[in-house]
Amino acid sequence: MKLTTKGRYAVTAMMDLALHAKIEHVTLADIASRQNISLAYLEQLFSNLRKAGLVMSIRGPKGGYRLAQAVGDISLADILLAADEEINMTCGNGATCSDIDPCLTHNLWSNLSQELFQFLNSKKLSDLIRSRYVQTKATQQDVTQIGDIPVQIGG
Amino acid sequence: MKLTTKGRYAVTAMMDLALHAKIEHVTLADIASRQNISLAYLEQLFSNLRKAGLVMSIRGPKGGYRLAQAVGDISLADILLAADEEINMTCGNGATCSDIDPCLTHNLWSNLSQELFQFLNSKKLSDLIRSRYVQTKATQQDVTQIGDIPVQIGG
DNA sequence: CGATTCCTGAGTAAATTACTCAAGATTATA
DNA sequence: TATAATCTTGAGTAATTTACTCAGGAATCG
Repeated sequence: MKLTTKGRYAVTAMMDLALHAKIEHVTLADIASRQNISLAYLEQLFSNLRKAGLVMSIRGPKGGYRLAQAVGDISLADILLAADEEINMTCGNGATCSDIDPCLTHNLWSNLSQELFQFLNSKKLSDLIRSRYVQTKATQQDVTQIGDIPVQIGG
Repeated sequence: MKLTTKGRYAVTAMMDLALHAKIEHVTLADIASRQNISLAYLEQLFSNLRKAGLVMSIRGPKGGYRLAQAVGDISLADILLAADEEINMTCGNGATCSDIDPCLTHNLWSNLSQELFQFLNSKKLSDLIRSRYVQTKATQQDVTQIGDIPVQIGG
């Protein structure tokens, strides 16, 4: 019932990307320094995010990543699933527990998983970056970076 | 975002206990055989469940466990927390991320944790054992056990 | 061409999980 | 009172997962 760093970092990185949507392509090096995540680890993560269709990439100088969908269309569930984070509580009995003869708790877990998914799916990236605090924090992170373009709030 | 077996087993065992509430004391050996969980593992689990005040125990022959609270008062959250299952998504930055200067996602995770807790806390043990299927399954598990008293449905 | 960036796969140390095992404490009952 | 049934506790451990790092390759800009 806890989140792995993979899932956490993925959400953080996606929020960073969303908060810098005005910049054409955000490099992983920028995200790494702003969010204090190792570059190599981000590379792994973004491989998954790209395969899931959440981000688009451009290689070479001036390259980087950008969101592949509108912030209102990307949900927490999308991000977590893309990052290999399972949103799935199972009875754990695997093959020995079929749908024909489910164990005592089989339906409980599958129902809960579904509810949890719906909950996480209702939280969109646009919601996550809406708060005043997040916006302020993002600009703080920008100014500490030399040569970075600050995000315009309420532009 | 997944459940450990500890949490799953704890819920299964608590459901088993609830489904056999008419029996004065249910032994771990019974639960182990009905739910196919190792006895030694159950012992560990019930140590936690007892410390959390969810079950009561009696030692010696004819001893065993019973619920320490009404089925309507015990929630999924109670059980999972007692079983060391964390219901807590944190930013993971620990000490470096204070409440005074929270990181970009700090509030996100603490808010989500709270919502998740409330969700799991709203699911009571009484809800979990209410379904027709669970009741049927429980009696099935009983008849395969020699000398076990079948649960009365709708009594 | 060379710097910059993404892209991929393999490798690994640390932590966690999912147990087992051994021994002790308590109590019913024969 | 002896014995068996049951809970109780703590230690130990193999397997798995996590959270990374590393090395090198591929695309693209200037």
